Order: sequence, then C-alpha cells, then structure tokens
Amino acid sequence: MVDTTCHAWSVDIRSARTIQVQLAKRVRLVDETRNVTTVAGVDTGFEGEGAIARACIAVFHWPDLVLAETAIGRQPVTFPYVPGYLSFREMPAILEAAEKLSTLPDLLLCDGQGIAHPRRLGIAAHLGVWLDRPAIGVGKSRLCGTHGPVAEEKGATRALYDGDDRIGTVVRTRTKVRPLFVSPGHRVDHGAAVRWVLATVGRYRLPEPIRAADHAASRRIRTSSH
DNA sequence: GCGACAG
DNA sequence: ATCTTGTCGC
Ligand SMILES: [Mg+2]
Repeated sequence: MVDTTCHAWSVDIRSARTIQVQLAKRVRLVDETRNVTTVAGVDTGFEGEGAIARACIAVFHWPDLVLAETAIGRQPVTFPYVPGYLSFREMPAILEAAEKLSTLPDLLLCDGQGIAHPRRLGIAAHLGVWLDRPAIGVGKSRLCGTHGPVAEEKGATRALYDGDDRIGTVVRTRTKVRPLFVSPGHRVDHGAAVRWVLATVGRYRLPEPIRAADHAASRRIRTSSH
C-alpha cells in the first residue's frame, strides 16, 4: 500500500529543495523495462480555481495498447506553482490515484520532466523513486537544458544537456509539430525513454497513455446537454 | 540585477 | 494549469 497520509507535502520551498537533492540520489538510470506488460499515462488537472488537484492514471496493456484500467485521485493543493517544484503540487493526488489501482503499472509515462530538472528530480523521477517503478518524463516544453536544432520530421531527436550533463532528449513525435522533452525518471536510460515515447505515440503529439490521462484529468463535470 | 521558468 | 469557438496552416 502506498503511504500518502504520513508525509508532509505542504512544506516550504526551502525544505522541498532539500528533499529533491536527497531523493535525486536514489534515481537509477538503468533500463529495466524489458518485460513490461502494462504502460500508464499520468497527468493532473485542477478544479475549484486551482484549489483541488485531480490526477488520473490511465493503464494500458502492452503491446496491445488497449486500455486496462483508470483511476482518479483528488486532493487539495498545498503548494504553489513554482517552476522546479511541480511534483509537490501534483504528487498527493497522483499517489491517491495509484492507491486505487488494482495493480501498479510496470512503466509510468508522466506529463512533465524526469531528470531534465535543475536538481535532476522532475515529477517523473520523484514519482518513479517514490513508487520504485520505471518512469519516464514527457514534457511539452523545456524546463532547463540546451540542445541543437531538431529536424522537422517525425522521429527526429536531439540530445538535451545541462552543461556537460546529458539530461534528456528533444523528440519530434509528429512532423512539423513542436517536439517533446523526454527524460528518464527512474529505472530507464535515455535510449529506452525515447523508444517508449515513440512506440506509444499514435496519431497525435503526445503518447496515447498520457493523452488518455490528460483527458480524464481535465474532464470538467457537466450536466447532459439537452 | 536580469532573464528563464515543467504544469 | 485555466478561462473558451472559430479559424488558419500543414
Ligand atoms: Mg499536466
């Protein structure tokens, strides 16, 4: 069972930074996704003018890529949005959703960065270490790092660096469409991270598992129309 | 001090 | 992230 109640997520930025530096030491960049049977997408939406975080985890069978299960977690937001500290806002709701799953997925594709983070602990790395599950960060934009130009064809890649550190890969998942920022979160390497993203992309820019999670997480509550 | 800055 | 319908370009 995942422990969410016995932890203070409502810490100040100072403490959060210390926690990130400590947990970053537990990240393992070795590919352990050779026998994956289930791949999940993770994303969070907000309700009540940002007071409530609504996270969704959409689990898919692999390699069928057929939806297996979905879980949603809703928790009050206890941390402001500050670039570099996103996980402290979304983690409580995400962990609640994880507890509701019948089984934890073999691989987590998260909306956000993995180690492509100032202290190498983006939300995918934080979640991966916390659950000790393979995880990959899929950002729609850049948090940090530099890279050369990415060819405009689908499948084109360019390494992302922070100084001399390789922190991720910029990946074009659709021709002539803005690329994604892919980075390992935990128990995967750069190559595997990119392969998983390209393998789970369908007709759209984002991997199908993340699209499904995003859809369910931001789906507003409304009455039937008619 | 100034600019950058996941969702 | 969120407020929101149609419109433009590949
Ligand atoms: Mg998101």
